[in-house]
Amino acid sequence: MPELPEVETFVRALRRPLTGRTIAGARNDWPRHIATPPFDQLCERVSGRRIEGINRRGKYLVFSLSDDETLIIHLKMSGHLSVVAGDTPPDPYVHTVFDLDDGGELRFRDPRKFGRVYLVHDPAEVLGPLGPEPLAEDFTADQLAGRLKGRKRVLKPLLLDQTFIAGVGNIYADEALFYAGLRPTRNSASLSPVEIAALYASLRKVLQMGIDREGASINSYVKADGEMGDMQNAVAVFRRTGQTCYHCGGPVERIVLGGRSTHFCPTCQR
DNA sequence: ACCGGAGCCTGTTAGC
DNA sequence: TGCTAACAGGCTCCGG
Repeated sequence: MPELPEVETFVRALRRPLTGRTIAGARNDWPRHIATPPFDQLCERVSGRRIEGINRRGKYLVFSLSDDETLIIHLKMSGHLSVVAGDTPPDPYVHTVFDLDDGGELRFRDPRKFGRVYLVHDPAEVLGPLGPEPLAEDFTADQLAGRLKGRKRVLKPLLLDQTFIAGVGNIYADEALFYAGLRPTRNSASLSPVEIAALYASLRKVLQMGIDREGASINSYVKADGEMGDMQNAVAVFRRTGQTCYHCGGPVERIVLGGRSTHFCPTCQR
């Protein structure tokens, strides 16, 4: 489900209720949710730790805990996080819960059960392979050009490769390629310097738009508070198959690339 | 190095 | 209307 803007929206919503809280314990009814360490160890190491900060890296949420512990959560396709009072009715799709010292709960709801929880001393264990943050100040068009050098990949799957660039998923890849005027099927080695600059600007633009609009509620995504985001009202091509392109008026096409639905305007994207 | 396919899960949607 | 198959915003593993 969530891509960079959706994960960023969760992080921003969770900071206020969670920062400074101490985790009292953890519960889990789907062992595969816990990537590492085994749940009994995670429970022991997390209990009594204070949440000192919450940040995002790519599509991961990173909770910095006291005593040099880091809790990392990936929401994958259907994950959702919320902080609720302890007397909130149970939800059958909540598989992992962190109890808080104020009686509240951090709930990890995940109908498809693809999500994962990690507790590590060194975050690089999990985050190390990730490519650069596309919205970081020090991520430049030159850096993108440098990363493209020597690679021959189909453009769309390359953008989804988290080791190439972190946080871009299916929606924002399609949207970025639209604004860059680039066919998703283009080979990365064929891009001119001008096209690379356009791709760089488009990636930053659509991701920032997604954050400003607090995510895209197209399938099941809702914000931590259950409200919808607004990015679904601003997509140019994603899931608009057959509808008119806002730029040229022609129909948006859908193809499958790397096993993923891909939407583009054959007139505007070359 | 890169690509395609299968697998992980379950709810929703499209099509007959 | 009801059933079935395809599909879903992610990612990993495997073989070619």
